[in-house]
Amino acid sequence: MVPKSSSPKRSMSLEDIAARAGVSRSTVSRVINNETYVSEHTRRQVLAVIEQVGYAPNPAARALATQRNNTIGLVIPQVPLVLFEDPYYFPTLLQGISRIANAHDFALVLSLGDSDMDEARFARRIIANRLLDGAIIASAAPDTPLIPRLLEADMPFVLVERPGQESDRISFVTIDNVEAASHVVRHLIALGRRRIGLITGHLANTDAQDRLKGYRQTLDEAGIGADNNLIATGDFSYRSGYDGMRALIERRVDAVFASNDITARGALQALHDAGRRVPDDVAVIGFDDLPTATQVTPQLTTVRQPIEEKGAQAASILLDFIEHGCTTACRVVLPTELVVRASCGAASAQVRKAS
Amino acid sequence: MVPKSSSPKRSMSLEDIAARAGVSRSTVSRVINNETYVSEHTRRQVLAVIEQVGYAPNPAARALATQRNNTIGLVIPQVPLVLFEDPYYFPTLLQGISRIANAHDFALVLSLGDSDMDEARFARRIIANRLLDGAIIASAAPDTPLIPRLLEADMPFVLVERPGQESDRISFVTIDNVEAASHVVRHLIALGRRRIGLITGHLANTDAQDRLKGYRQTLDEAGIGADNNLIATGDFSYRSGYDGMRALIERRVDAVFASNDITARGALQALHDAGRRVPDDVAVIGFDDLPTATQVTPQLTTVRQPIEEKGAQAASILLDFIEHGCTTACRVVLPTELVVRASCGAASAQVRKAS
DNA sequence: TTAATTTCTGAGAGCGCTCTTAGAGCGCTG
DNA sequence: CAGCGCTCTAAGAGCGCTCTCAGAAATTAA
Repeated sequence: MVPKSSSPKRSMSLEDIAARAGVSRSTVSRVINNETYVSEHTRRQVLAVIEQVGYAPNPAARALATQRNNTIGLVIPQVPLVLFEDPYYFPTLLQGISRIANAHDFALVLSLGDSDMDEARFARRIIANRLLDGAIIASAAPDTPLIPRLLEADMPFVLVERPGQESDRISFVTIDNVEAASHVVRHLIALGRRRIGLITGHLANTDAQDRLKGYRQTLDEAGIGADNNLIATGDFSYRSGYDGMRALIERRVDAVFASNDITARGALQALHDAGRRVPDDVAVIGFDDLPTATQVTPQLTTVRQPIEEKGAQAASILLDFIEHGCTTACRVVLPTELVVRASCGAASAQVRKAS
Repeated sequence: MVPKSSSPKRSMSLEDIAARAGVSRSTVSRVINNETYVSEHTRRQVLAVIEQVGYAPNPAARALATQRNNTIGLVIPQVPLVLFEDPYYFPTLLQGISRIANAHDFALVLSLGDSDMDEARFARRIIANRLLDGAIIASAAPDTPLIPRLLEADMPFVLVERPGQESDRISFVTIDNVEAASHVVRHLIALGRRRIGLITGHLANTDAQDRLKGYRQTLDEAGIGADNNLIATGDFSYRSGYDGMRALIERRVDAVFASNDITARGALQALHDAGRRVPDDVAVIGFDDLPTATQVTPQLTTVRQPIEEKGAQAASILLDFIEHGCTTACRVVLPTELVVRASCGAASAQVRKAS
């Protein structure tokens, strides 16, 4: 694009509108901010001028006067984790956040951690640069310096996963990963599986930790007992699913719970390459219900989590804090759903039991 | 989080720093903006105070005074297209943009088109709200009202795909989709394939149009001739790959070029379900070189495009426009690379020829 | 030594808004 | 008809910066 450099097009100010409408700056301001005590006649007149010249208030001036930018940030200290291991997660979350931000006329700024920048500097930058009225934090390591700093700076924020340390000053929206994982395991047990393996997610992540916890608890409670040999440490990646599954095949598992769908895809591939049948030899269940879950053979049984809703809720809470001040931390736990497809063998379960 | 509502922590201003350093506001400003004509002694002193109190200038005040926000936007009028059909594309692009924006101390604002909002309103909003110094446009329909409006408003912008209408006022960075597609087809021809099908991308997208064009041209030039019966219209989705491939199987293709890797995955599945062997019966080539390309069987031959680089270049150009003004539109065409793996049958080509 | 130049610093206006304050106009009440 | 409250409007200060301008101090030139 090539703006004509000659363009002296200085955009309209409140003053200009006021002059054209024959009123004062204050009155125009009142109209724009939809305040009371403006006569209907004046209001119409001013609105007509605004409409006609296509005026919109200067956000910088407004921010300076109000000490608010009408801006929230999505802050991702560790980019690779959330951006790439679960490719649909991020765009979906973003869409939820964006929807709410748009509705409130807030701009959404994206702050991605940079490999050139340590997290402390990153945090300092986010806060010192008072561009953001609040932040949604995704994929923060439990010990990230960001959170204490945000607290210290009194900057409103909401996490989209369970925080590492409990605190009544940290708001978050999450799902019940423990229960969801438990559901998966109970489902597999009900289908007659006994040697149930787990491929964990990145254990710096509380979601991954909780899924592990739910898995353990449930096996213990069922009297089967969690067996560390059946737990392969992964990191939410395809590769870790593949490698983890290869290890678990050696351990003769008859089922595996993969901590996300990407990992599950890796596991499926490993099983395929090893000549194992799914679900007959090994049942597989994933997590997330990505579009790809239905694009593999057999189709993947998985846990659906409301990601868009997660983003939307986080944004709503944050905006509420910003607009109304907040008195108490807010925790939201969204429901999940086990989506039963072919890979867990629910369809062929009767057959198994009979044999 | 719960900010203590009691906190009257009014953050530092230039004036405060000036007072503490025993100099004037102007001098502090000069130090911060790294201007000349400040004595080394004063500079040190001021910097010490700034460091000590952790001061950072208020971006709103600065924006008001300079008429610049130090902010660029990534604008995506049609979210689903770029966000979901190619899950890795968007995060990768974003990372490239973010890297450059960070380096220049520009904030990155994300403007996603909203289903509740028609594109004209969306465009008006972007421009009227002068929050952005410039924009990177992704996944804009060729006839989007956004572009004429940006031109009209003299707002710097860069597209990350070839614009619909050529204009010497539109800057963009792209890849040579025509040539890349041509390369794919030539490769298949060289491998002895003759009935080469195409599953197109979303044809509202210029990338998709250009890949179609390259496909057509090359077949014509090779004397084989493009056959409309071998062209299935798709939309970059897995589904359209699956359905397109089913149609093309009927047409007895011996190779297929899928307009992206997602589509290619759908095609592979359709071939698998139909009992066709890849590459023996049908060779498959995709586009993008997503991580998933190596996660399918057989591994996918595909065209690699430098997506991160695309984002980085677009951001660099845009920032150059913003910081130095721009005199002439800038077009960048980045190179692509054909990544040969198993799905095109290059390995087994000798065998084919012999038989 | 004085004039001219260069280096450094501070004062002050202004960016475009919001918000407080004060005052004008109006219909009521007593 | 004085007094009150209500609705409406304008004036003006101030948000925290930048930038121009002018003047002081230091340096060089004449």
